[in-house]
Amino acid sequence: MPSATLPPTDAPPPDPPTTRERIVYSGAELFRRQGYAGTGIKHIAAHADATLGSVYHFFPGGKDQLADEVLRTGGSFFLALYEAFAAAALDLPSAVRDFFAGAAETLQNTGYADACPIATVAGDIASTNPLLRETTAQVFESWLGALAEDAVEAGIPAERARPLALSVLALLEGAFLLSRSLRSVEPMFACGAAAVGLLEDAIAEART
Amino acid sequence: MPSATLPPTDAPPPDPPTTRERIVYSGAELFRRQGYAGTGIKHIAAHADATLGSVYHFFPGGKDQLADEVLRTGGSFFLALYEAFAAAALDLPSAVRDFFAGAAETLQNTGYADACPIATVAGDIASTNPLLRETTAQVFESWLGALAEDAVEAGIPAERARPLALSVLALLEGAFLLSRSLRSVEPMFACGAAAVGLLEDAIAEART
DNA sequence: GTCTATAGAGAGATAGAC
DNA sequence: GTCTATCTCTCTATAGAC
Repeated sequence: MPSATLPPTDAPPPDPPTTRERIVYSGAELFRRQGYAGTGIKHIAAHADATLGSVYHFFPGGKDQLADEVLRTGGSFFLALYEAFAAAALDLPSAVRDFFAGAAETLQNTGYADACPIATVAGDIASTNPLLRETTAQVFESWLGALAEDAVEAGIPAERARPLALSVLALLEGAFLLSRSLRSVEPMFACGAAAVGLLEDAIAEART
Repeated sequence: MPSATLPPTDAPPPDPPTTRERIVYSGAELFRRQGYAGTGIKHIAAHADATLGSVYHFFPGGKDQLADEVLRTGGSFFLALYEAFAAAALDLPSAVRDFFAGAAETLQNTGYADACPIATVAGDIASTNPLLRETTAQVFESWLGALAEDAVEAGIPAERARPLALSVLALLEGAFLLSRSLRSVEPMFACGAAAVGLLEDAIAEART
């Protein structure tokens, strides 16, 4: 009898990740847990099953160049994750509620390690590394733009959409920090409910 | 004519800060800007005009012991700052609005360096240093307790006070992070307004 | 493209004179 | 209580063989 445990598909077998991809992935994992200063390039190389020479082969600009790519990659991934939640939900408040619930689940499943992919680094380098600070700012702005756009589509006036997006994102980032520190999902659920409330109030007010 | 620029008082002249105090103060300044891993003990000693030997004389437990005291001192200072705002304001929403406005002013005056005294370290070490993580949790809980207590005094039901305090604190921490990254006080003002709105809604609802 | 070896600087921490 | 010297380790980054 055949030993296949998966049904056959027409899709070709996926390529294993390249060395470069493994380095970026390991960098994302370690940077977001330990921050920029707290993560050594040697650790990233070892975690990615690569040598130090390979890291500098793909990232001749060194740690800064690697961190820059890690931040942009993580930013795009998180944005796509939000958009998937938004596409699956009935409306914006539901999407945000589901996103906070998903964040809480991930926190618990990873021992409160996997939080925002850029927040820890952003706090770490905000006052010391202008280049990476600018990168984190661009990532945050991309998220804020998506949130504000969906808010406008939900009927919220444009001038209200921006501060609303800032508040929802701040609630998420603050909840990540508090949940990691307290090792509890209570802040994530409380802040998720508050974010949903802010959105529902704004939508209700826009309808009057 | 007398050269005094200050009116005479009965208070004795204040003692200059001790070496120990200078070390703690410098540690607070550098840790909150650069995080735990990003700040060297030698840098702290130099910033405090002290020698490395003095640092280890007062803190034989090394960097962890120093960081622990810095976090607790900063936590107490921030709590006292909030309580001063609360005492001076007419009600809780006004106190929170003033506190966010003061945070925005401090950010601007320090080139977006002086934000929350423990958030940067808290994110840095949450997944790597259980002892210091517990310290940051205790500090956050002390703030949450003060906020929730004032919420109950404002007439908010006890079971609503805790998630409300979590949301207000998360808005503050998220706003610190976003303002530092974007180098703009816009997030701080938007989140301050949102926090005030949450409090006013909860108070209004409690009155019905 | 992968690997080893190493340079050069800086980290945390300790010892001991004064 | 202050200071200097130093130990050991790790960091980022580079050089060069394969």
